[in-house]
Amino acid sequence: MICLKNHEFSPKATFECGQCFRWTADDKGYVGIAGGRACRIRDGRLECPEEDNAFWRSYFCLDMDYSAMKAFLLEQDPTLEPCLDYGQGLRILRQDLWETVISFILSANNNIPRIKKMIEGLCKKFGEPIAFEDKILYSFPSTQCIAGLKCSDLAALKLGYRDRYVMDAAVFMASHADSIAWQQLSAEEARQTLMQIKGVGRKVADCILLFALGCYDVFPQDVWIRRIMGQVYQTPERSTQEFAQQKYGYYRGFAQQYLFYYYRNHAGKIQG
DNA sequence: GGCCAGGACCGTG
DNA sequence: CACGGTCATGGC
Repeated sequence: MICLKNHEFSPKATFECGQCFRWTADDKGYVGIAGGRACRIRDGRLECPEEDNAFWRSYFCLDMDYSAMKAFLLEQDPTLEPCLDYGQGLRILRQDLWETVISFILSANNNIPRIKKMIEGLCKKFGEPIAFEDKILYSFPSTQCIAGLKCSDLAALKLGYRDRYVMDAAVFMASHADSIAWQQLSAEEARQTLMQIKGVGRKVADCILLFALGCYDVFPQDVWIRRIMGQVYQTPERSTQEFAQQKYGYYRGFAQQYLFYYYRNHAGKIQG
C-alpha cells in the first residue's frame, strides 16, 4: 500500500490523458496492470502487494517534484496556467518500453477506445493471467512471445495493417532491446533507434520517449497539437518543434501533455 | 456512404 | 525535402 495524498496525483487526469491504455475506472476507483503487476487506486491510496511498492513508485515517478516543474513552465509561459490547473494531478508515467512501443504503434490513425480494445485483445490472447480481487487480469505479452508468432496469428485481433508493424517491433525489440542502454542514449539517438522499427515514425517515437523513457524534453506532435499550436499561438506547422523548445524549455513534454489534455477535453476553442 | 481516429509508408515532383 | 495517396477497422 502506498499513500498518494502527499503527492500531486489525479487518477482521472493521469489515466485518461492519452498516455496509457490499461487502466479502467469502476465504482471503487481505478484498476490497472503494468509490469506483470496489478493494483487498485482508491481514496488516495495505491493498494498492492508490499513487494510491489518500489515498482509502482517508479511507475508513477513519485520522487519527481511537480511543483518545481510547474513553476518552471509557468515562468516560461504564464498562459499555460489554465492548462496546468485543469490537468492538476496529471502525472507522466514511466511505462514499460516494449508495451509502450506496441501501444503507440497501434495508436496510428486510430482512436483511443479501439486502441484499448486492441491491446486488451493482445493481452487476453497472449498474456499471462493474474488474479486480482475478484477477477482475472492479463499481463502484457512478452517480446519473445510475440516475436515467435506469425503475422496471421494476430488476425483475430483485427489490428488492421498494423499487425506487421507489431511483428517487426517484436523481432526488433527481442533481438536488440536488451543490448541497448536506452538511458545512456540522448533523446535524438533513442528516437533514431526506435524509428528503425516499421510503424514507428517521429510522433510515435516521441510518445515512447516521453511515456516510457522519461525524456521530458520531447514534444510529440499529433493532429491535436497541430491544431492547438496553430490556433492558440499561430505557430506555423514547420517550426512547431523549434517554437516549443524555445517557449517551454526542457519540460516541453509536460507542456505538450497538459495542452493536449486541456484542449481535447475542455470544451471550446479548438474545433476537432 | 463518407469522414475521422494521439500516423506511417511509399512513390513522385 | 515536401506532398499526396494509401493503408484496415470501426464508430458515428
